[in-house]
Amino acid sequence: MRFSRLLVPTSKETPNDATLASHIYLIRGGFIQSVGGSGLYNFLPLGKKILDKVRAVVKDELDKAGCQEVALSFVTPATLWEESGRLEKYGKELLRFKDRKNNDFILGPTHEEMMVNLVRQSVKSYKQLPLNLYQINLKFRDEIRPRFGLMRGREFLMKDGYSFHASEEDMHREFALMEETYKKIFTRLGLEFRVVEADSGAIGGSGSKEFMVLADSGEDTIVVCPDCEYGANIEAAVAKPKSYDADTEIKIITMKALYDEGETKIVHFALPVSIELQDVKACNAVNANDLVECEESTDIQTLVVDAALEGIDSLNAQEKSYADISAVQENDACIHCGGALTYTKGIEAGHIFQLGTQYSEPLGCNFLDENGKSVPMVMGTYGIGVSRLLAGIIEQNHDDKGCIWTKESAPFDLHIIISNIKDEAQVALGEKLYETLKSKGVDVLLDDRKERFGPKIKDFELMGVPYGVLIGKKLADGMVEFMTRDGMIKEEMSSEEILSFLEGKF
RNA sequence: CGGAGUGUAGCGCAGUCUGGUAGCGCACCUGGUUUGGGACCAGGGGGUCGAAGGUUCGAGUCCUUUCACUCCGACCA
Repeated sequence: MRFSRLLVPTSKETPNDATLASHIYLIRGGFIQSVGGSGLYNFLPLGKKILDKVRAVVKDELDKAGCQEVALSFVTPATLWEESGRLEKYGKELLRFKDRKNNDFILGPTHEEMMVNLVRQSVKSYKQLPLNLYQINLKFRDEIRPRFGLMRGREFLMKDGYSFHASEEDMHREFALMEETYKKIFTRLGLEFRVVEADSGAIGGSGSKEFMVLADSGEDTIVVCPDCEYGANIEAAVAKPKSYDADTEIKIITMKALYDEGETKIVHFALPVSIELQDVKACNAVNANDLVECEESTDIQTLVVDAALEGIDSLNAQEKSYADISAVQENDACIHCGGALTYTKGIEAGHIFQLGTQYSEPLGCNFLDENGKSVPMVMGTYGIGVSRLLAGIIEQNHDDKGCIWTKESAPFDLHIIISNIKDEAQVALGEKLYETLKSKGVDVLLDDRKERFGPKIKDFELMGVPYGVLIGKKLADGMVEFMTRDGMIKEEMSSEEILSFLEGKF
C-alpha cells in the first residue's frame, strides 16, 4: 500500500476526553474515529485491518480446536429473552426497541438465547453431541458510562462461543480445551496475561475463569499468588481463613438487595471491623440481582455473617447464615500454598463459563439420550472481547511516541520511508524494495508522500508497524537504515544488501 | 441516578461577565522556497455559535425550556 493513497488521519493533538494510552494512540494514529456519540467508534482502514488480523488468529485457533463458526442475527426477538428470564435481570444495559407492528426486540449484548434457540431446532440426538458453535460479531450494551475508547464501548466486536454436551463430564473436558485454546490465542497475539477464577455475574453458571491482560490501567483488580498458579478476580478471590477470638470487634453493614420483578429486601452483613465487605460475594450470599447502599437499619431480620466468624459471634437474627463475604487483602495467605497474595490490575479480555443446564432447561433445549430419554443439554459458554483486545495490545505495547504492534496484530509487516520524494535515487530504491517485497507476499507500506522527514518519522512512530526502512540522505554514501519500532533501534546497512536482508527476514 | 462541567469550522479553543460585522491555532486548497525530527512566505475555502421559545432596533452573548456530551462517584460478561 502507498501511504499517499491510504486514509490514515494521524494527528498531533490528543483528544480531550482520552486518558488511556490505547485510546489516545488508536485515535491519533488514525485507526479509529469517534462517532460523536459516547462509546461508539468507526474503524478506519488501518483499524479494520488490525481488527481482521486479531479476528483471524481467534478464528484459526478455534477452528483447530473443532469449533464451528456461525453468524447469528444481531436483532433478537424479546420473547426469547422472556423465555430465559433474563429480559428483566439484564436490566437497562439491554437496548430495546419496537418494530412497526409494535413487537419488542433487543440488540444482543450476548447470545445464549439465540444460540440455544438455534440448537434446539436442529439437534435432537446424543449422536449429534458434543457441539461447539461460535460467532465473531457485533454486540451492543447500553453501558451506564462508556469510556476509555475501545476498552468499554457500547458497541463492540466479541467472539462468543457456546458448547453443548450430553454430560457434565464432557462439558468439563471442553471447558479445559477452551482454556488451552484461549491461552494459545493470547500467546500468539503477544499478550502478557493471567487466567483467574471469576464470579459468573449476569451470565450465570458454576465455574468460570477470566483471561486478564495485565496492565496498570486495567479496570479489574486481581489477586495473584507469587508462589503458585493461583489467581482470582477480587470478586471471587478466597484466602486461607483467618482465625478470630471472641473479643474481635464486629461491624454490621446494611444493604438493600434487589430481586426480580422489583422486589427488594433489607439485608445485613457482619464481619470483623478491619475487613472490607466484598460486594459481589455478598450479593451472591443473598442470591440477589444487585445490592445497593441504603440507610443504616438496626432492625435485623436477614443476617449474613462472615464465615471466619462462625462459632465466635453471638449475633441473633430471624434468618442467619454464614458465608465468605470478605474482600481478600494483600498479604493474606494463599488458599493453596499459603504464599502472600498480592494485587495487580488487569483488563478482562476473555471469560469462560461452565453453564450447566441454566439456559437449556428453561428454553427446552433437550435431546434424546441412549435410552431414548429426553434430557436438557449441558452447556458451556466462552467469550473474547475482540475489539477490547486491540486496546489491550496497545496498553501493553506502546511508548511515549505511539503504538508498537505485535507481529500477529501489526497493520503492515514493513514500513518504508522515502525521506525526500524529490531525490530520484531515494525514490528508485524505495520503489524497487516495495515492488519486489510486495510480489513476494510481504505486506509493505511505502511512505511516498510529498512531506518532509519530520512528519514521516513521526507517523512511523505513531502507527507502530514493527519494522521500517529509512531511505534518506545517507543513501548518497550508499547507506540506508533498518528500524525496529520497539526501542526505535536504527541499524545502518548498505543499500546493496538491504533487499536480500529483508527477503531473509520476512 | 448523585456531584461538577462543556456545547462556537474536521480537531483543539477564545469571544459570553459589560448585547453592536464570527475569531485564533492545527488541519485543508493554490503558488513559491525548503527537504533527517510535526518548516517558511503569500493568497484562499470552510459556521444555521447544540435545539426551541422569549426580551431587544439588534442575541454567540441576557431570560426560560430542552437535548447532547465529558469528568468524578455509584454501577458494570
